[in-house]
Amino acid sequence: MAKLKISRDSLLPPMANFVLENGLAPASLRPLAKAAGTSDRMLIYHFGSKERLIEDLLEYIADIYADAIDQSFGGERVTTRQECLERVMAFTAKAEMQPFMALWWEIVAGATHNKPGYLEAGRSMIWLLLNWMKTQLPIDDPDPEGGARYLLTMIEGALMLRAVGCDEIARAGLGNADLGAA
Amino acid sequence: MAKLKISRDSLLPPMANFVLENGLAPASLRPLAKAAGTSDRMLIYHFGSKERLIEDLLEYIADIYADAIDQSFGGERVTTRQECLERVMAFTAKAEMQPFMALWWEIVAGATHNKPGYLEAGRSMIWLLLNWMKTQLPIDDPDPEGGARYLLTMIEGALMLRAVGCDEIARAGLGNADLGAA
DNA sequence: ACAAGTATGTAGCACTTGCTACAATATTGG
DNA sequence: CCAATATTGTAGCAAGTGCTACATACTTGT
Repeated sequence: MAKLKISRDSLLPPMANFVLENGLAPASLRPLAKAAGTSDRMLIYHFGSKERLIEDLLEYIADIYADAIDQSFGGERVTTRQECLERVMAFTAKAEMQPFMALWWEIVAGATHNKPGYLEAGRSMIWLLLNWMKTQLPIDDPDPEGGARYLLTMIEGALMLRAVGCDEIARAGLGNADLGAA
Repeated sequence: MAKLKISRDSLLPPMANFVLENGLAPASLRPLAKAAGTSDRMLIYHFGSKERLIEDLLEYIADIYADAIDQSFGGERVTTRQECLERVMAFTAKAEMQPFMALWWEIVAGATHNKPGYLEAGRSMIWLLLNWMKTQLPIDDPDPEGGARYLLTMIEGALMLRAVGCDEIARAGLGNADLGAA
């Protein structure tokens, strides 16, 4: 029964869990410490400041996000961009992805207010999704790079509209898209 | 020199100003009161609670947003959807619109966390923009309703990508769009 | 004029925030 | 073993949070 050594690495997982469940707004030191089974005192000791803690935490969460994407690989290749769009929309709508979606808008808001670490975390998540999407496009797609960027733009727009209760607009919007090289 | 009667209507403008300049995060009672030249005590007196104050404030800001859109009417009609998209992108990139853009992501984040008033404010702003965009489409557009929704979806996606420092993806995405009926 | 509301100032409460001082223990290298 | 270092607990601070109690005014309708 070796006592687990407490370190950044052992503290990050439960804190990431807390943030994915409750968002960043209530993620102050004492609730985070409670979730990790320590005290605010120790969080400062291990991370130096809340600011650096959050930076590390966002980075760690981006890694979790990467794993979640990796695990949803596989399944046979798709034959049209339309089909690909539907698959990605379905992926982002999965129940296990909802905590990330909820967190996502806080990250975007934080990035526009120049909170340290937010922009980096947001950007890395976008690039992950973009690269993953390229692997989802039809094999014979004439322009996977451009196609993926186009689809990603549409998808993010649709997700935002969904977030403010305008799903209908997004649905009509997606339906009206001529998806370039089909 | 009649003393101006202090009321909700006279308090909202300076508070809206404060929120557009500083965002919603630092908009606690005392800073808001200071911006409006009163005390937190009076804000509670006039609005009942901070929750209701923010609801009213978001509604009021949505009205300001509507005015800003109205004022940018005019200019001759455009002849292609592509041109329309560029015009709307230019509109949302205007300096005077940036406070709204910064505030926007806080509203979206708040909406996903069910903060009262946020979803309503966000939705009304989206519909305003959508309706305005319909007036910007080419007169001979075969499907202004669907076209506007499609363009709006693209635009919101591009704005989000821009917010997390992925402008390049958005530009490529917009460039790859086949804009339906041109 | 007088009672009844309306409006406002001053103080404060109970709580949370990030963070620190101080002391105690655990671990480890010589 | 013993000294240095790493880790942790307890307590607290100064500031900020939404909100309230209480005492004033200032304006009304009668």
